[in-house]
Amino acid sequence: DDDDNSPTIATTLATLPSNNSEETTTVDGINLEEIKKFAKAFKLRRLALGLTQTQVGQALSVTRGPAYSQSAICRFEKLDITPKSASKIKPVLEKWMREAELKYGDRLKNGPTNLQDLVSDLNTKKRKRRTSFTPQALEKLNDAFELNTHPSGTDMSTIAQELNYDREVIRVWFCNKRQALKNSAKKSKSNQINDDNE
Amino acid sequence: DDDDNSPTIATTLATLPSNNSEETTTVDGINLEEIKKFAKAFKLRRLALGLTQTQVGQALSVTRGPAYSQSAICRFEKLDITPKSASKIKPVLEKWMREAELKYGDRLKNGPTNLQDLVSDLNTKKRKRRTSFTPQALEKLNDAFELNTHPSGTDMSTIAQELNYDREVIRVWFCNKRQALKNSAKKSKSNQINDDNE
DNA sequence: AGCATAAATAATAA
DNA sequence: TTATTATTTATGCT
Repeated sequence: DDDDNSPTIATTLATLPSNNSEETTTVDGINLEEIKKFAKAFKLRRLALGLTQTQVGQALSVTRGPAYSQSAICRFEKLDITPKSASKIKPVLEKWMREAELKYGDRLKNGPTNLQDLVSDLNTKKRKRRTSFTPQALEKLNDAFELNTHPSGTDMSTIAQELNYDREVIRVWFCNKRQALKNSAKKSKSNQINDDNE
Repeated sequence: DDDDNSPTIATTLATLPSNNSEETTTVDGINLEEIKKFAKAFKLRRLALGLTQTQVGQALSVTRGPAYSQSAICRFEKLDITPKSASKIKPVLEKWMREAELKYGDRLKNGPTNLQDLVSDLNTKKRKRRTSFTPQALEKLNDAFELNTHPSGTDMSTIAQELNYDREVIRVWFCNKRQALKNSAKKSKSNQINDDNE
């Protein structure tokens, strides 16, 4: 029922004069300032509980109706979302926040460290141990990277099998490798500065 | 005087009975509970200000003494650090936190969104201090290490003076050298990657 | 004590 | 929403 081509809240608020102190900024009867304030409180509470956007998104389905994706939570926090969407999600998050406070409120004093058990129902995942690639494997990976920086899924499976590593590990290696390449490219640009002798 | 092979704070606290409610857990006169509490407060404040570990690490050099690496901040927050190291870093972070509160306290209400400008002055990159030993110095150091891996304070002062390096630098060199020795000793064991269950 | 980079998380593209 | 990139955190090594 809503095609909703309206601008995002962040955009709308950014175009306002900055001395728009307490005038309620409303769109379609939705108070943008209030949503902004809530979004900040929400994010702080999430962080205080030591939860990720993904975890909260999944947790929503437990306390209430729909689960939301990590992207949805991200966009809400950034207000990169239309007023209509925001006012639809907000009550869901509010409900979650109230329940989270009741449930874990006393634990907030102890902080997120030992909260893993509290969210174990949401996410039991432990951080994977850092992989050490053998020099031989690295050489092959680099060779493959030079041929193709974006191997297909099949390619990666082949490489993974060949080198006897997990496919996911190989995928991440290529991601990080592309990042590194991009960074070093950026860096060489800033090296043109120091051709003076020292 | 401290080669410091002590366990990390996190490890120490983890081995305690959980009903160790308010008994002060001290090691070498260092109150671990207090550090834990501070580490949490610090992290929350950092997040509330919307700063990364890297940014805070660099900011330290502005408000006070040494800059710390992102790794150092990370390890402090996780308490993946020995009590001695922690009690050395803590006052630096405390000072930063106090100043950050005074400086940006009123902005905390508005959240991290527009804080980039606030930290721009902090982001001026600080050079990394790194000692490089001359080959001659290294040779003498290695000779001394072979004679005695744990020279006394007086010995180290002598060596420092003789080689014209700071005493602290020499002390650290011996620490690192012992670590290297230890690591290379137990290295051969950890080279299999994929025989464990996953 | 910190670099290099793997892994995890947040942000953006599709 | 899912897929992917960009950014940040965590960790093996030294």
